[in-house]
Amino acid sequence: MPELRIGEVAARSGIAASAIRFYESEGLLPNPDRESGRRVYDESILERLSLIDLAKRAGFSVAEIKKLLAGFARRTPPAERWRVLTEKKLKQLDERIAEAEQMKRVLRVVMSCRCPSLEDCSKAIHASRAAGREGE
Amino acid sequence: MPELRIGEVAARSGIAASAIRFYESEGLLPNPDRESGRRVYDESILERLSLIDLAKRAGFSVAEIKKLLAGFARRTPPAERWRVLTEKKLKQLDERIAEAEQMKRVLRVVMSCRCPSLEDCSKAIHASRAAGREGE
DNA sequence: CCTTGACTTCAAGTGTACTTGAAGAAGTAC
DNA sequence: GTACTTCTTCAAGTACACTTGAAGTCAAGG
Repeated sequence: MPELRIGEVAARSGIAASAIRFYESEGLLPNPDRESGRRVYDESILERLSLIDLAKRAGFSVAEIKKLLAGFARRTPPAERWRVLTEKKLKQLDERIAEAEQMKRVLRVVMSCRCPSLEDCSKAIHASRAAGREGE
Repeated sequence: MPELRIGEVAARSGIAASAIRFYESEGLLPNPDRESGRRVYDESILERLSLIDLAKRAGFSVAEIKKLLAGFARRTPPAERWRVLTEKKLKQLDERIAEAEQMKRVLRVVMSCRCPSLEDCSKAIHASRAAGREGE
């Protein structure tokens, strides 16, 4: 199994070396072996980094990801360890989607609007917000 | 027209006085009149603040909102002045929604997964990512 | 031997959007 | 006349996720 130094890991994963050191310092990554002081990784680091990246993009903070990975490390099924966190996050994602869609409505009104003044456009926007809340 | 002091504007708008001063310092709000040093606003400030709030929730940064409001101030129709910015933002919103939905898929896999190890779960996640890209 | 390049550590800096704290002034209440 | 509240300014602090800089180490190449 080929051993990688941090520069190569950074290049392959697209994650900056400084970020990799940071993740390590935060406990997201295990302490790697060293060769004359330098970090040496095997390729499994790439999967771990892509998992971290995925979790990040799922909206998890570094602190949360640490908890998630701690679950992995203990080899317990995620379902148990992650349930609360992932359910909360699923809700947040739904909220985020709903909010983004509301923003899209706002932007579409703004773009189609030929308002000569602030007041008119404000009114149009308020109307669109009301429309967005119709089904509540 | 009733004149409001910053505390009342804050109470009515739901935006902290410190945030209002901050927006002013950033050029999002005009310099208000003063009465013995204190800011005095008329009610139109409330509309302006709600517009700022709206733009914020549409994902615009303070710097961007400043540009948008500069357009308003010149009373040119938003459609022209905002086109580039809003179109870009619409794209970003679509990306954000797509990403959030991808993350939901990931989370659902993770939750239903009984992986004994990191590797298995990683595979399941990768499979779900591929599934998310089917139609591309 | 000396330079080069990739690495090391640790502290401090970055950007965003505010908030908080200190020290003081103005008008109101008793 | 002094206590209280609400305001004023300005500098510094907060949170997050890194990045950057300084100063030094290590192995390889010329």
